[in-house]
Amino acid sequence: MAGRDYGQYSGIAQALDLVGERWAMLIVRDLLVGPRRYSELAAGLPRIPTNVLATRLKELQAAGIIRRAPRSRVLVYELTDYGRELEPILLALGAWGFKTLDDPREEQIITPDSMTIDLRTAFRPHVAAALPATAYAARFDTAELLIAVDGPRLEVTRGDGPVDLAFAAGPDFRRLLRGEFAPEEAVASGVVHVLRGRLELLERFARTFRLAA
Amino acid sequence: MAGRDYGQYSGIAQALDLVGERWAMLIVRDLLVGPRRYSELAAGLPRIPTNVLATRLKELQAAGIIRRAPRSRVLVYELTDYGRELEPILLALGAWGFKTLDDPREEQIITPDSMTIDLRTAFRPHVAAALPATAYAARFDTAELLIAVDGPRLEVTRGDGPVDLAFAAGPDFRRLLRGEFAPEEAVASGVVHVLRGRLELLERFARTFRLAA
DNA sequence: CGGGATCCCTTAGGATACTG
DNA sequence: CAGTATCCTAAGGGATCCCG
Repeated sequence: MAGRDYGQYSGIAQALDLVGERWAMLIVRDLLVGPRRYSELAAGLPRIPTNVLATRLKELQAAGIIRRAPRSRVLVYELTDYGRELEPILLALGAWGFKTLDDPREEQIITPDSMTIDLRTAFRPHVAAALPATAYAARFDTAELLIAVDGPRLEVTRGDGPVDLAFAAGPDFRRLLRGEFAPEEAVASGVVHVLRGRLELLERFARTFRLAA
Repeated sequence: MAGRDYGQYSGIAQALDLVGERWAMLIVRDLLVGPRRYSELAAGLPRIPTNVLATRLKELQAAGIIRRAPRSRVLVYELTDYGRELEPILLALGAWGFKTLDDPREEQIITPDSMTIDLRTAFRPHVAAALPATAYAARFDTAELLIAVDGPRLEVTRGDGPVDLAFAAGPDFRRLLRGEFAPEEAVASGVVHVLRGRLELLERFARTFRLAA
């Protein structure tokens, strides 16, 4: 099933033989957020053909990176320990890629899972540790997330709950994460709409989450 | 030229749009060792079709990851600063892949550049810093390398020079890097042949370079 | 309805030959 | 030496269908 390989006895070539095929790392990315059903993965990766998704899931299982969750009533895929070891690597890769993210093009989407990982990438635990615990409700494009920061711990969920600050970010939220403009400026320019809560908390958010340019 | 992309506004998807196509990361891997000419890249990646190599080189240039070296008499490709930022990521990916490297199959080759990167991955600078400077000449498969360790610094070249220990490693050298067997055992089992120098230095090598299993 | 399998078409990738 | 050009195969993309 795997078929073609690079034919090199090297750590990187081996890694690429395992997760280098098209879509594979994005499947791992979404599974880093949590176990997912087949249809959830398909929904989070709208452009993946169903046969490719099925093929990748088989390959990733054969490679010991994911498994069908045992003793779960519904069929969900989850990362194995070996697969979860990719987390720091994928976060670093995301930080690297984020640097050259241009303005979103028309067809580019933001999914809850992809945004969750981007927030994990941007999270600065040492900064957050010195700040009061804060809960945010944020909407990026169509992705609505509940972001709970408690000391150096971050939890991003799709659930609902009481928050200190609720805001909706336009496509330029990226510049906020890069620290390119101050919260007041972000609101004034219409990049961010504060729905509930005090504006000062937006500055706390911008200090907690930061990605270099 | 790039054509298809993932259509997601996410750091990881962007990274994969830039270096996720087949062979791209292996080109970057070899360029991490040093600037390379077209024919050198082709030689280090024997299975890459020449048209694919040409295409990737153009895409990587367009993405700002590599460039044709300016003010160089011969035409060589080299990494840009942005491209070099991939080094820690690729080393981590290589360490991850190395864990599941099985015995080498017949068709799997080891190139000088790939082995150089694997050695960088395995290098433990803090361990080496406490050991005397040592130069090794090592042959892995057909790749002959000069490995100079001086305190926390590592230099791997294809050149020649005076060494403290010269050895040739069979396909099972991987187990040596994993610390799976002691140097004496490695020699006794025929996995490693010491050509020149004292056997004890092989233990120093095994302590300096280590990859988990 | 979730979890795929099947079909068809397009295009990237593999192999080889050839050229400025 | 540094690539194009060509041809062929197989993987990916897209829609639909099927089965438990």
